[in-house]
Amino acid sequence: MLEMEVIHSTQQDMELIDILWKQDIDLGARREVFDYNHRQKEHELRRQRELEEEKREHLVQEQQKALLAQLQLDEETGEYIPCPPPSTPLQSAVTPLEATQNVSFTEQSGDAMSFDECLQLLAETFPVEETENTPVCLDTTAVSAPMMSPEQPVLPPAILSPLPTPQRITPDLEQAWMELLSLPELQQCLNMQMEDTLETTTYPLPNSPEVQNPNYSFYPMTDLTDGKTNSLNVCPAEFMNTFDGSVHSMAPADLHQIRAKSPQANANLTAESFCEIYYPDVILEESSGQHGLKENESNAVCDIPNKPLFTPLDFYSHSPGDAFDRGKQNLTVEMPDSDSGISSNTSPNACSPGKSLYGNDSYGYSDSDMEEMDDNPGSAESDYSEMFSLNFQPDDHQMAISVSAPLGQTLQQEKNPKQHRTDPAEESGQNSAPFTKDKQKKRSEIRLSRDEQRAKALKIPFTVDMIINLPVDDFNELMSKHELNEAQLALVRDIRRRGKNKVAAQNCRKRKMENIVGLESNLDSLKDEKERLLSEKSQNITNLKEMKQQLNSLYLEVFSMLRDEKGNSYSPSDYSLQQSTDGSVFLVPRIKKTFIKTEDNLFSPL
DNA sequence: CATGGTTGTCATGTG
DNA sequence: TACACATGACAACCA
Repeated sequence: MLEMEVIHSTQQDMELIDILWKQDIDLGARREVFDYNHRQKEHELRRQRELEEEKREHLVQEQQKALLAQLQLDEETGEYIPCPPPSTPLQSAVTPLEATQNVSFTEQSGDAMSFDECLQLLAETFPVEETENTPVCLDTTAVSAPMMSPEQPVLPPAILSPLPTPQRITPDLEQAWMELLSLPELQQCLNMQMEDTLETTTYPLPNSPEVQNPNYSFYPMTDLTDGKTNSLNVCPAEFMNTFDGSVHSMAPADLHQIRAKSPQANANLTAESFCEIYYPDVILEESSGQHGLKENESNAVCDIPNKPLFTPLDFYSHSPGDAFDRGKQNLTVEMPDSDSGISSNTSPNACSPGKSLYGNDSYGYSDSDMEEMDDNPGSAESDYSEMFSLNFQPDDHQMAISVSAPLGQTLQQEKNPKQHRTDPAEESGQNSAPFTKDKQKKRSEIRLSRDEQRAKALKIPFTVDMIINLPVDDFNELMSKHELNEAQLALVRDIRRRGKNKVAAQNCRKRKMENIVGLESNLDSLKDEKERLLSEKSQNITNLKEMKQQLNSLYLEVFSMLRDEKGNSYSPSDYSLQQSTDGSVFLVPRIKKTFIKTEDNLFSPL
């Protein structure tokens, strides 16, 4: 159903929606919003056409009354407030409240009029004044047209154009405008027309003219030529009218009363409330940042049509610069960082930042104490950096923070060490792919900085490198030159021991790795040797087998060449060839062989 | 959250 | 015996 209505919407309306949407898309508004409003508007338009003539007559009557009305000076505020027409006060005070945005969105009573229809009505009712003064409804050609008297014919709707030309409005016309705008039909119409865009933008609506400022720009969103004049004419409440039905439908007098009675309420109803809806996260920041603008209500919204104050881009771009937000960011960023930890309570000198507790002779905790501190949630980096930030950099500002704000103290004290600790190398190590050497270097640097911080804490007059890398004689000489207390000596010894042991462990692991690599290399070589020997063995077996075959062939060949006295060949199964020790070869019968052997055994003296 | 790699540190052994 | 070094073991950290 609604989709069909959208389809049947006129091309003009679609173009208007497109324009408005394009204007508001920068503010994060999505097209669906407008589509919905557009549907509502179309629905409203159809129903309004039915009652168009009635409303036109009614509007003419109201405007005639408005013309007769005189402006009244408010003695309290010194502002010109319109005298409420006899028949309109209740209407302007109650009916607009009823014609809230919700009503216009959901119910869309058929009393509302279309935007163009209202403009046409205005042109018909006040041909001359509108021609001269209405900056929005008439284009430049209409404005530059010759002055027309109220009796002149109705301005053709074709002349109506959204192009603005801000001009001043006479008090009479202003009163007439207010009366006209107080009409619920026109308000509904205008709201309906403008809500599509003003919901997400801060374009003002003209239904609450600023009495003290007779300049009106009823459709400043189209006022691209004179933003300042336009901006000065719009109060924040008018912006609220664009999305808050309870306010936007108020009569100007009512708005004025509200503004005079409760500026705070007015402020709450203005851009701040507007932003609370669309930018709830940044409303506080923005309200603080833009608060100065609200001193002048007109200025508070003056720039909105041309330069929206609450674009998301502005929010995010301004957020880093805002002190409050920056602090908030620090809160959110630093708090979860357990690495830096909050160790102000455990820090021995957190309460005595003026003088170091690690004096040359006063403080005597050993290295084990240091290690216990390392085990604390607050790492040694943070602890010692905290000491240094207080001992060696007694910044007044920091002191003030530490005294006034406990949380700020810890944060400040944590932030500095962390910033100090995160050197570029470490950051790069975290960002880039961590190679082993990089990580090693990183951790080594961390450890080194920890010992350095300890040394600084005890005010040891040597560098850690000296303590660790000096030869024994030089180190002893150096220690003898400086009179150090027990804590310092213990720390120096521990630093040296740890440094040496660290290097030794690194060398040990390096050797271990080298041994592993060497063993792996040996294993590979042994495997190769094994393969080679196996191959040689197989080759030897092959050769042996071949030689045996050759020998057997030769044996048979020799045997086949032997003949007895009768010329018969000897059978290999009956005879065999044997070689004596002197090299001579004998043919020996196999059976005789054993026999001969037995004979040899029997008769041979050997 | 579990897991494996890396590193620092300690305790102990060795020369 | 003191010292330096080596090494196994443990814990912390990190990906």
